[in-house]
Amino acid sequence: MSLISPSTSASGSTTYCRKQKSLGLLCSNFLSLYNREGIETVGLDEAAARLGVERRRIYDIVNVLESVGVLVRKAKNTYYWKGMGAIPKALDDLKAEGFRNNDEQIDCKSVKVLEDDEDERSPNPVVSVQDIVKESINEPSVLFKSDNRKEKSLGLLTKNFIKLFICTKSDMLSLDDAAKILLGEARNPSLTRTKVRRLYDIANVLSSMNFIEKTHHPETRKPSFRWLGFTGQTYGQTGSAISTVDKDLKKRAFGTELTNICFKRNKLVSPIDVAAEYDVKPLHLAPNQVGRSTPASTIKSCDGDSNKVKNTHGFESLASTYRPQYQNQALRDLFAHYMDAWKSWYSEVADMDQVKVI
DNA sequence: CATTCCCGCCATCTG
DNA sequence: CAGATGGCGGGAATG
Repeated sequence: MSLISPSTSASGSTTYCRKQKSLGLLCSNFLSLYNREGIETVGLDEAAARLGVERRRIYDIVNVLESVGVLVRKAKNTYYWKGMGAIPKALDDLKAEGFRNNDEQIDCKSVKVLEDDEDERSPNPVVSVQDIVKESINEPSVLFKSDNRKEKSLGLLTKNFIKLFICTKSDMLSLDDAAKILLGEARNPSLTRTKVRRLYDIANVLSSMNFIEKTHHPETRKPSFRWLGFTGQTYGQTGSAISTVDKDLKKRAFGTELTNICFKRNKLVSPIDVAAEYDVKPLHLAPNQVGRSTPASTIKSCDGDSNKVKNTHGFESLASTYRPQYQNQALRDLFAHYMDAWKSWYSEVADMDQVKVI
């Protein structure tokens, strides 16, 4: 069934292709591997072996998947598989959490959770993004506390990134803006760069799950990501077949990709071939597996096409093209709002900062 | 040249 | 202390 494009390049030998090792593809493979009935737990080592990647990579996707509720840490090396069905609630929680952070004064009187996406005009306009996101910044006591490592985790970043979309009217953001917003005051070009790198990682996996989609801002040609929301089912399995229609059967389907073959960036076949150590059980979707440095003649070539690892079943990826942009004005306003909020906030803390690195 | 983002070193955090 | 985690940013692909 489906290989991706039948390798077009005749080269046939160890052709390094970055796309084959993207986090997005890995995420798709991961999902198609575990998103099925009967799965209740996921072992990191096993996952790494079966997907043919280093452990480090598994941590990356597992962290973002956990932020969305798909996985829950069980113990060292193990996670509970909650499945796609857990996503809706996770998103709701994030949403509530985001809103809760800004109207603490109102207390638990009326937890106004703007109805779905139709929050066009809420009596209480968006406050400041910093409030919604509330990423703990360096406190004066930071000098004593071991650098709050947790605060910089991919998982938290993922949550905040998502909040930016669901707790706001904006549905389109460039990673650069997102980074600036999430960084709050620490407006350091260096930090921003690193943040952006992380956001790329996150965006890639969220894209593969169709939570977001890459496009270009209508006016500015800046590449941005648009929130698509979790419309869906189609994720199959998980028993509960939702009734809602399926305007999105055309999306959300993974799989069929084979595992990420492992070769170093520089053609050289690494001596340490992770997968080989384990008894790699070829799952149905993995036509081939790496074997101790075997120059996989089976490597699937890069998508002959333009881009996007975009999942799977080729024909369905057509949904990812451009489409008429609306609300240009609204977006502009929103950005203005962001910039203002962040600016004022910046000056607000500008006095005691200067703690961080440079 | 600019953007995207993989790779894996090595600091931290468990157990 | 060994093994598990996972920041972080250099620099290689790609656009």
